[in-house]
Amino acid sequence: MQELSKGYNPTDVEQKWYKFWEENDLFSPDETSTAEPFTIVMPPPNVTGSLHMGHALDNSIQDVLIRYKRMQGFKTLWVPGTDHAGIATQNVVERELKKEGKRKEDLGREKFLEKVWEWKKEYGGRITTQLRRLGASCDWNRERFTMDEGLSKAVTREFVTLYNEGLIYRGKRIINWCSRCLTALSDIEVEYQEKKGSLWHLRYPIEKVESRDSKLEIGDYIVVATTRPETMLGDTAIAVNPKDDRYKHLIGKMIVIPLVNRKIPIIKDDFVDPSFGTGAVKVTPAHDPNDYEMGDRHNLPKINILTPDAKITFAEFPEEEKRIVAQLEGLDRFKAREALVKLLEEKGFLEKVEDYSNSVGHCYRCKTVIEPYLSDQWFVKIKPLAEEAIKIVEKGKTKFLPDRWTKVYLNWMVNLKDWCISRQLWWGHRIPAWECGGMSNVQCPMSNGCREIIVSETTPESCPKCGGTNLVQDPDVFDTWFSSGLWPFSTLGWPDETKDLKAYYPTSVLVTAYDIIFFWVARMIMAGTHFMKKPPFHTIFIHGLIRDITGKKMSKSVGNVIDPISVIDTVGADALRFALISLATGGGQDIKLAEEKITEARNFANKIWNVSRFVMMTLPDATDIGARLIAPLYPVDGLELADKWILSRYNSVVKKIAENLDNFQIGESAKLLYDFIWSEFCDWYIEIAKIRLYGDDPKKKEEVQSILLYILEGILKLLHPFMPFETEEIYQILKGRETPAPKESIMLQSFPVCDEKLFDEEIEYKMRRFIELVRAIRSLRDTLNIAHKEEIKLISPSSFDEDEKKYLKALAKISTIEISDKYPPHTVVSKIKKFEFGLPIEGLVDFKEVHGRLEKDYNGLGVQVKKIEEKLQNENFVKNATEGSIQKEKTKLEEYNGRLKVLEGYLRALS
RNA sequence: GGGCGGUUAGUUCAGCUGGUUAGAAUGCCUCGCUUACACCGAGGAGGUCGUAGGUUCGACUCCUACACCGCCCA
Repeated sequence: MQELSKGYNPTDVEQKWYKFWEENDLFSPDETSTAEPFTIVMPPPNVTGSLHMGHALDNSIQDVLIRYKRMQGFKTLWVPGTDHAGIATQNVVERELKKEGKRKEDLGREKFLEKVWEWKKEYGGRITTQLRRLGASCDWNRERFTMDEGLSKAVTREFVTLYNEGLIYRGKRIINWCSRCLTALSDIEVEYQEKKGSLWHLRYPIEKVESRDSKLEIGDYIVVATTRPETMLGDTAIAVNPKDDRYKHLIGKMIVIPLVNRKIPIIKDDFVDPSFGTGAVKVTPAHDPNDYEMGDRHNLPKINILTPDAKITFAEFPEEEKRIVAQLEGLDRFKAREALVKLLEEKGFLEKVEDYSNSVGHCYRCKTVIEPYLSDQWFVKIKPLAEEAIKIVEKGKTKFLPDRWTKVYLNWMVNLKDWCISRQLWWGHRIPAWECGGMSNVQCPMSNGCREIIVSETTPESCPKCGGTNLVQDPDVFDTWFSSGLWPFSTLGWPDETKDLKAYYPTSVLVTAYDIIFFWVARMIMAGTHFMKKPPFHTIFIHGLIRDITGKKMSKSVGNVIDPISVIDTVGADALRFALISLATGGGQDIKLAEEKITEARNFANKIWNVSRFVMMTLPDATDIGARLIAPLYPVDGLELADKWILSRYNSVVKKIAENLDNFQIGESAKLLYDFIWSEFCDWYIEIAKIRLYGDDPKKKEEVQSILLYILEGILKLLHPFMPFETEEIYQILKGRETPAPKESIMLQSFPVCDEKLFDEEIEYKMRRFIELVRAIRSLRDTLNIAHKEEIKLISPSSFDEDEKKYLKALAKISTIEISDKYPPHTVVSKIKKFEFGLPIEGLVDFKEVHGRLEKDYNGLGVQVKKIEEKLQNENFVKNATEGSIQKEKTKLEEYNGRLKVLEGYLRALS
């Protein structure tokens, strides 16, 4: 067997093993297996992206689950892939073009798309390479991209099916418009931010009419409040609440829009909130979703005042109005606002300006202020789909973990509005819809057609209605999320009835952060339930977001990003994975990533390396060592105390880890492993093992070697899902292989199963007590300032068994053990559990210094004793508390009193 | 405005269905380069568990308010 280097060197190891795994095809499921499948589809990162800590966490969790299940013998599939990310990718390539001084329009659609594909080819692989660095054991043979031919076919099928089912419609609606990206966005792609702004109170003159109504006394104008004064150019009514006494008498009267001189009616509508502003609101149906609906209710005209890039346009104005406000035309919306306010003020139409903060929508990609904008778009009628998706979750067919996300999901689903799925982009899935005679949203409509809309999976040749051949395809593409909603089954081959689809759908678990529950998770549930009749996964494991140490989101502009790849470069992927996973606690809280956590994990990796190194160094140099040594493990009877203890502990850890992993408590399982390996195996068992390893009884030596090997192998397997690279490296060396046999890998070994025969509570208790004893002696030595090297005598009336005596000498530096209940003067006597022991300190200790310290402890303990005594004297306690807890208190009291006595003894011995 | 989460050692976090002298890691202090590991070992100090009430014999744990921080929805 080759010896290990002194420290663990991840960089030497990682790339080598990943290559080995991938080349031997170890990530693909065994197609001949009849085992139960376990499937995960990876949340596809954007092709434009590079790996950030969020990905690292998300994929580490998935990899732990996948590797665990694979080792348990499930037919395991983890499907990787990337998302074409419409806006994001298009933006990136446009930026590249800009460097050459070009716009995408200069190239034209075809050429531009070629450019994007080129770009994708060159950089799109970056993130998948990075996932390999992380150790992700996903099946790259099944890697998918949302713009692949198959997945594109799936989107087309989705659209056409929904259209034929009447669940998709096209219409002119108010949508969220980004004037920078020049596209519509769905409601959730708008981010609202509280912004300090102003509330302008404008005077709208009432048209002078002959009237005997005496109530016209509020003046000849009505005041309305608005946060967007420029929209007054598109006003087509003033609305008041019908119950508002202040305005009742004005309903039906006409108003004249200042500066524009357009006559508009005063209408009544329940929607108006009398407590907002003056209780009278301006209605701009073309520029506000609520006003739009009001406009429909009252048959108001909808006048658009903005160009797509948010400049004032008078295209829909009558000539005479244009002339009056001509100076505003072509101004940017915010410039126009300023100019208009100034004009209004000059002409006396501005009543007042108040400070006002309201939440303003911004584009989630470029942060530009969103404009509610009237345009032709495609929508999904969401209600029927949402209802199915609600039911599935309510019935528990798919479960959120932690459970609190169920409520968040349901609440959102119930309030869903129709989903705008068309985007005015070039990069994406082209909408399979044509219009006879030219699409109304295409710049150059040729009008010789019947305007029939044709939705079809294949390009139609002629209009089925009029036979016309002048069919123009909709230039728009789909919302990226419209395609990623299909991910759990489009990646498996849908709409074709593939073998994979049959074998692996529904998938098992989805692992993702909470920030895309609405964007993606909800949509997958809707799509899966609708098209596959089954929810896409039975469990949705939601984890938190990675933040910097102060709790801020990591972002390039703030400069607080920790790059996972550079962490991998310095400490290795295993350490990064372990750090992240240890932090992924059950509650799914956000994770504040501290550098120290990574260091801790790196140290742990080194510790594992070194125990392994130690164990291997002590083993005889033979390749069949495993078989030879592990065989004589049973029966356990002849083994020493520590052996039985570590076997019992190990097996209970095996059991707990499996339980925790099954319940997605992966942080907890990592912690269990950490504690077992470091505290129990290394700190205690190894130290005790050394007695025999360095002793001269060959039989005893072999005995302990076999156990060391058994535990080490077990640890490596338990650890493998968390730290795949290092465990593989050690495993291969342990097997004595310089060049690994193909297909032989720790990742294909079976995950340890606990052997309950080896549980031994009595032994565990005994060992626990022994450890406490050693600690007590060490601590006492330290309290008394006795040097570590100094061997001292131990006097005790307790009878220790042979194992304990042996261990005591080695671990507590005891020279001789005298069994006696008579202590010479100046012996410090202590008691722990049932053990009493004394250390003769004559000539070893500064009496005065120690006496002072101990006196303080003595007084503190006295207070505790009093508390318990009071509790036990309390009649109610004795009456109501359980037998167990009363007993507990009593033993505690007994123990404390014992320790008080012990301390008294110390003090005496020290004087 | 509605909802959710958080508030526990200097710091980052565990602590399930009420009964531990409230745990870990890191940092800090003392000691030790002992032949697996100084990315180590031994020992130690450090917390009235956000505030105020309540339920209970007993609350970090349950209930009610409140405060602060963060997030989501409107």
